[in-house]
Amino acid sequence: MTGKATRDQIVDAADDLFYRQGYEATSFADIAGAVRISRGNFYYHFKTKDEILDAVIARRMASTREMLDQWEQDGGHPAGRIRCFIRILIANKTQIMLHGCPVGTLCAELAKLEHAALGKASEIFTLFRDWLRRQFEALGRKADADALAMHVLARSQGVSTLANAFHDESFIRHEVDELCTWLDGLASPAS
Amino acid sequence: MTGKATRDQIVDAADDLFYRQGYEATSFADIAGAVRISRGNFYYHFKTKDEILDAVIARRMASTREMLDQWEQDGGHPAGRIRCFIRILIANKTQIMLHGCPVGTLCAELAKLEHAALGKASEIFTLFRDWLRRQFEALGRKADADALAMHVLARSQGVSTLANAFHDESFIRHEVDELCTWLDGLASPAS
DNA sequence: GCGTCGCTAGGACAAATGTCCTAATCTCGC
DNA sequence: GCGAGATTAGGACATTTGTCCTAGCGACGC
Repeated sequence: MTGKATRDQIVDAADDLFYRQGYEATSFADIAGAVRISRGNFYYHFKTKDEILDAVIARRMASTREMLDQWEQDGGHPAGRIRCFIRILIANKTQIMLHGCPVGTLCAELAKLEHAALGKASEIFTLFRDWLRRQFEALGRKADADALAMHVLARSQGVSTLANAFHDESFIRHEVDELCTWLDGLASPAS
Repeated sequence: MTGKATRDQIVDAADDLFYRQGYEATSFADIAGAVRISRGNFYYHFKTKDEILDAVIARRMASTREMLDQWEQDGGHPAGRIRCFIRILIANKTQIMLHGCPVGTLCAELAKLEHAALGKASEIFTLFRDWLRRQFEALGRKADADALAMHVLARSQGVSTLANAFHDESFIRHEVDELCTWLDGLASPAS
């Protein structure tokens, strides 16, 4: 296994551990243990813990971008794409009930730590925000597309937070249904 | 100053620091420093860090209960009471943009730490949930009162999370308006 | 006045943390 | 087969962590 692979493995493990345990609660030893690597070798690839965080955020950014691009290329109606986003809550419900939303919980933690990487982390939100905005624009909601995007983001975050606190799966399903109904009402307004 | 006052001061400081920095990121030394007390004296009042967490949660439970009771006693229409809850987002917007929702961020952190106190912490959510449910029942929504309560809770949580990540005040105001409009639609349904 | 006891100060302790160094090992062009 | 550079192992280091002990202070009943 070459160095590049090791580096990737480290970011892999850190990504997972940061999500499950939080950034600060995850130590070098935890990550090194997960990859079965000595702490010294670890230091060869990353000088500081912040560097790993940056790499993890970059990785999440890349995979998010990839996912959104995929949904975009799959064609279909913009409303259907937005539903793809909403249904992440269903697809990841088990993890969300255990550890919350990866983006939301990371931003919350970094905000409390007054960590410089908060800006980078919230750019993942921006990725979703801009993508959703484009879908709403395609739906003909040019004027309030961004507000609608933020609205969908906020409701997903709220569902994640409460599902995490209450470990309630039926709540997720119900709120997802509500959100889809709301979306349908937007596409064909009654007024 | 008697011992009771010192204990209260400790819980006071811990409450504030847990909110601003997070539970794990706050050390005994931080709290002791804030109260200007020696770590030894500290230990006289609380044997472990978990004990302080329990005290902080109990304190937040009590003050929440007090606030909700106050709103209940103030009379007025149930919809007005729900609006009181929603407007917490406006009243606390500065703190929320800096540190998120005290309840939501604590629950998220405790979930990641797999801390035993998560159950206790989420009971604060339950306090709000039950109170909101009663208001919706009084509005004549017996059947889905709990779902509506969870919906309001979730949207507030989502607003807190995103306001925290983006430091966006106008977003809070806009979502609060939306939520109030939604509430008005419930009270006098068009269908 | 004195002794009791609630309260406080200061420091000891092992364990864990992020960081850093050095020496050994591996890989691969030549 | 060899040597240079990339990679790895293992441990040292100071600091901080939660926890705990002991000695002293202060108020207050008698």
